[in-house]
Amino acid sequence: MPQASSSYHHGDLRAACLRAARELLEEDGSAGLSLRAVARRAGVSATAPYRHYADRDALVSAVAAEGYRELAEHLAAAHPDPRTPDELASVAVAYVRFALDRPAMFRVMFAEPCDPDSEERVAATAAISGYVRGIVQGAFPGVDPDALATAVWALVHGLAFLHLDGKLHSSTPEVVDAQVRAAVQALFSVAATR
Amino acid sequence: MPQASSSYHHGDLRAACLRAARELLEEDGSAGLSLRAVARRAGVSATAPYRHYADRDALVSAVAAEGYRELAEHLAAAHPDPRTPDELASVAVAYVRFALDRPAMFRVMFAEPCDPDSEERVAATAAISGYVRGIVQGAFPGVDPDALATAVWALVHGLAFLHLDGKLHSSTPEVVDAQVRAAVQALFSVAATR
DNA sequence: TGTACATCAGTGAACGCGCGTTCACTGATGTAC
DNA sequence: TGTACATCAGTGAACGCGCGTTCACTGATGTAC
Repeated sequence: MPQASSSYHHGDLRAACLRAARELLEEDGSAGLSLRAVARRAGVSATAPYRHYADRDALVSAVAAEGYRELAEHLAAAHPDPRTPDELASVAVAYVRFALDRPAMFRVMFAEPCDPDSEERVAATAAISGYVRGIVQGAFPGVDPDALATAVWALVHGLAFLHLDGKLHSSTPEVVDAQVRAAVQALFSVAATR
Repeated sequence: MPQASSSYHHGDLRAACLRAARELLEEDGSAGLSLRAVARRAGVSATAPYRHYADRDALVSAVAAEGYRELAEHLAAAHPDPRTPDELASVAVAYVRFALDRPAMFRVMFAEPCDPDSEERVAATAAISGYVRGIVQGAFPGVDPDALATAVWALVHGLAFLHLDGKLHSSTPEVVDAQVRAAVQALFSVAATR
């Protein structure tokens, strides 16, 4: 069993790189992700990560995939099985919160140029959008789920990025939450009356 | 009257830098903006732009401001005085089109770290959001214009970025347009019934 | 009208930076006999 | 149980790159007399 011996052999550098990357992203909300910085933070030479990642893109994709999984968890945690517009709005709030709490991570997930072929990444994105569609579908069986799901996703995504980029005066988290809630409920209530 | 003499004195390097920057952004949709590249494209030494811009940020801000003005024009051109949900949806479609037609420019406008103190930039952003609010207000006098305007902006902004970042299968422009139209009309029709 | 000179808008060499990536290497690990 | 050796995961020097920015400079322009 590989035990992180004090020197040379690391134990699990692959995981350590991911952890280091996340720490860096958390510490500097506007940081870009550099392989060298990750290696430095992991306490390892600049080239060591190449044992575990083919190149920078591979690392970035792995980080982003982790972010997607975490986002999915957060959404599920906000409400396990949302049915009412109010419950759905809670999930939306969780989405925006997630973004505002981890700006750099969120940017890696979405703004980083994405080779459309990283299977891990594609799967993670599909999981999110499928999840949203599932929710919408469960709550509003009569409505075209794709259209509604896209609209909801876009709405919260737009709010997240407008706040992230300082285009909305974001004052307090509570105000932001209320804003998200109101917008989503407007969208949903029209669907409900169809 | 300064006439661009063939050498040395340029004539209007300030404007030429802006033009060069825009050309570069148009040519490479995923390009970042570098002062050196701009100078190169303008046919001038790497340091010449410093005569006209304090630093890189100043250039970027100027480019972004130009982008905002252009966006405003596009929105106004989509419909001079939108009243019905359908007319409003046309403006929304114009927003998303603008983004998809100039991905790099749109990214400079929104994703580039924005010193919140560039007066030019702040003014340009305020103009956009004020414009949207004005539209919404004119069409739906009874509804809280700030809330609705924010929701509409977020919706189209989210659609724009999700498409830009390849998170939605964007197929044809027509499909995208229809998507935007449907989403916005849903949002608006709920406001209209209030 | 012609010359002296201040000003202005460029040049180009140079700086230090951090980056991604390669390469030949070396130290630690674990397996075969 | 002990030794020989292959394999594996690190190291560190080096590459070439483009960047933002500084500096002392020089050529062109335009104004004062």
